[in-house]
Amino acid sequence: MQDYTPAQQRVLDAAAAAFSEHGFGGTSTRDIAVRAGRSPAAVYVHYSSKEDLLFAVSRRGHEAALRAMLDARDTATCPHDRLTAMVHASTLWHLENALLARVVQHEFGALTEPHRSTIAALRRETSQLVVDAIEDGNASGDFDVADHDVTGTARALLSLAIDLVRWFSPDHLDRAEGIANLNVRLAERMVGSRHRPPPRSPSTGR
Amino acid sequence: MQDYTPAQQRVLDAAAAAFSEHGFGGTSTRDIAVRAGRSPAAVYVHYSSKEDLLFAVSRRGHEAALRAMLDARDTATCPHDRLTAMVHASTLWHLENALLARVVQHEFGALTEPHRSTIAALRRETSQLVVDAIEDGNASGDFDVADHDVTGTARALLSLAIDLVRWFSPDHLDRAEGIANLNVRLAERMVGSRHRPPPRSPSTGR
DNA sequence: GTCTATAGGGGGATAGAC
DNA sequence: GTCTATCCCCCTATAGAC
Repeated sequence: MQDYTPAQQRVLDAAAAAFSEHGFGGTSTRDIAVRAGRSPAAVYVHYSSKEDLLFAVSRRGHEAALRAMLDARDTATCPHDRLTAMVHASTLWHLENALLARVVQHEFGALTEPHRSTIAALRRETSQLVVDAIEDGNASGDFDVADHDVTGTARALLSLAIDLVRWFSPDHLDRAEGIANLNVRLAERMVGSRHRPPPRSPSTGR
Repeated sequence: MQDYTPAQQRVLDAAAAAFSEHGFGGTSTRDIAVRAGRSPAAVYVHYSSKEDLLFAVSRRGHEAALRAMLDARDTATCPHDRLTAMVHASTLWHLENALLARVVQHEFGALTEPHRSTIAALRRETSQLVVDAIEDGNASGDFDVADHDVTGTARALLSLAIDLVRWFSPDHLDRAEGIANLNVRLAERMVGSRHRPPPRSPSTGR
């Protein structure tokens, strides 16, 4: 994590919006400059190249998503709650930051070394959080993972949140909480959770 | 579905590879021409613009993916087998055609009207197949969908296959069958399938 | 149906004044 | 730290010969 000046932040936000809308290759530095209310040259005072700007956007996004999952993990006290809190937080983060998240998840291939390796490390760290959470529950007997495939199940859980950025837009924000809750229910089933939620009355169910 | 001449097909394949690697905006028509072994001008004999070429790639991919799911659906005789066959087929298609699938799933936003609407219709058709399969099983009592949210569950099932294109490459093809099988197991859990697979001996489990 | 050549525009990035 | 102006390159697409 690192701080940005207001000017840097403004360019960063403009770049995130432009990359999200047109892709890295389809975005011109002029477009970014206009969105940021600056001249094209002003962009290069803060970032040395378009790719450097993508790296800043991508790193900031990955760090924020990771932070959200770490916070969720640390508020829970049992494997079930830990995993579901992480799924809920990750889903909500991708929905509430859909534009940034789209850049994070779809523009990795446009990064060049050494930036690519830095981002790859953040991704591994995030994945490992989910793997660890599943393994904890599996070891304690709270979970019963399909085919004993912990890494594959972790991949699938992450996909539930990540793939939302392919279509979700801020227009749909009122549906975010419902989607996050569904992902939590699905995650419980996917890991074979034996944790029983307090059942709602069947007669008033829905 | 429609046929292409060998020359059209060659340009189409070149474009799919280039779009997959660099994105639509990051791909030049010269790059496509070189990959196809043609001059830049030859591309425009077969396609009127770069966007028209993306449309052809996208339509061909969507139609192939839809066909794979339709074939899977029609080979099954009960709701459980129908859904799992579709999940297996969809997952395998996205893995075995990962480069094309990446264009299909990540470059939708670069399409312009009326192409965008044509592709959107193919996507709705594909989604509806999954929704119908889940509803069938829910109605027959074979499934017990979480929160009674059929469309949300369908979205999640599709994400399990689709999100693979974000990282999967042809280098990993030996893992495709294992991933498809895991997605099937996860799908069974996600829809609350009561169908019991023949249990393997617990003592020799895995 | 393919080529060479090129028109016409927009791209990333920099120079130098303020 | 921001601007205007601009370099130089590559872009999409077309013209016209074969």
